[in-house]
Amino acid sequence: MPPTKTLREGSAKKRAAILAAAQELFLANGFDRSSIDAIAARAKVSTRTVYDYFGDKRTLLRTVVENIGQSLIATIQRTLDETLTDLTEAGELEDALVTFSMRIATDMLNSADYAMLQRLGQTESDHLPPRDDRAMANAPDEAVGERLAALARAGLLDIADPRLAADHFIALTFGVAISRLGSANAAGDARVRPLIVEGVRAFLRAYGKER
Amino acid sequence: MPPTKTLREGSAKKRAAILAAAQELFLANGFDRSSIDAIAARAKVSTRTVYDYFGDKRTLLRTVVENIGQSLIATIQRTLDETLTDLTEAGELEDALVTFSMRIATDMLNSADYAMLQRLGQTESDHLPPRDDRAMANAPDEAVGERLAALARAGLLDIADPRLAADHFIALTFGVAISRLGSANAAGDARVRPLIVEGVRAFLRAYGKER
DNA sequence: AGTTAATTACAACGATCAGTGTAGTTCCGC
DNA sequence: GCGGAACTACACTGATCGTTGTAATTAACT
Repeated sequence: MPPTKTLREGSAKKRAAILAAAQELFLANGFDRSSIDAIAARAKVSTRTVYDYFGDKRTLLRTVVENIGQSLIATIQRTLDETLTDLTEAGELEDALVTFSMRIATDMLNSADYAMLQRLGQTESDHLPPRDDRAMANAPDEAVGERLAALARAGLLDIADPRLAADHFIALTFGVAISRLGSANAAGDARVRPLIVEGVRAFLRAYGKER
Repeated sequence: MPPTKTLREGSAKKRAAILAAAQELFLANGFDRSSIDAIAARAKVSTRTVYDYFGDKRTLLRTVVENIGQSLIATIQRTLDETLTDLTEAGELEDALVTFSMRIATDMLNSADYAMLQRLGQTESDHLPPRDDRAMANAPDEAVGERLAALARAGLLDIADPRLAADHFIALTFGVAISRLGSANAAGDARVRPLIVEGVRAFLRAYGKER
């Protein structure tokens, strides 16, 4: 590693620690109830360093949201590639979709956190992003939509509007799981899988080729 | 009206004004960012009166949440009765379900508010209710589930688990509308209806009798 | 009108917290 | 081991806010 980086390395570690601490506290207690002092303490960093790194609290929140958003979209893309490519037989479809959904629901400690943080970003702090907020929020849906469209082109699904189908898929799987179980699905809740399975089945009844 | 009521009348009016003001501010700005002073001002009442009526801020929030929850369940029950009874022909089903969903989505200024307030109740204020929180949160789903079960018994739907079917219906209609449009659907957003229609159609493909 | 209860206006307390300034301390490359 | 940058400890300001107490004011009822 280049010598210029050893410094940044330490820096990057602290950055990550602060972001992780902030994310945990924001999710657990909300934005207003999470003081910079508490975040700094949890990250084992002085309060002043948090300000030196991020400037102010809203910027910190914005960074956390962007961070987890990027992480989510990357996980989704990777998992799509690993579980929903090269499918040819319709019989494999249900298992593949279930595997995909379960991986997303658990790999991300819980993807409900993302929805939560989006809400935090919108409500708690008036309208934080000069950034492309909506754009990033829609990225996961569109990635799923593209893959569903590919499956439709392969003759495995019957889809007119891929983006809508993606929203329906997400609603039937993650949406139902989150609204029923809250963000409390600590990656190992046995109640998640049956919900996902039934959501996938309902989706296939609505969008499957065999009718 | 009895004379004993004129006093209570004024009292009840103030109560309602405070609750309305609190609801609006909580939804717009979140719990912590809504000061009692601001709520009192909006309700055109002195700060002291708010405390005399509700004791403290968390109790006020709890009351608001219970309030809007009761209102939602009542609206759902009434609307179910008005739009989804005495159906015999499968052809009427799509229109009836769309009508039901649109009524809910608009009658309640927006039912997304309810989800929002539920979240406020959970996150903002640690865990406020000694009340039956989950019970009330599930009531709407179960009411819809019972009606869907009735439609299944009438031979119009093919449903194994009514509660699950209700969750799927809600996810495909309100869930998608809320996640796409946020709480910004001010009762007249033209983008709501197409989403609802497509959600109902997907639901009927998954749970309809004709396959 | 007069008594009583409800309501207001107002001040004040104590706590929390974002954000800043600074002086000292640690760490790192040289 | 020196010099400078990163970091910490700490104190402080200014603001917001929940909550309470109280005296004055208004409204309700007889």
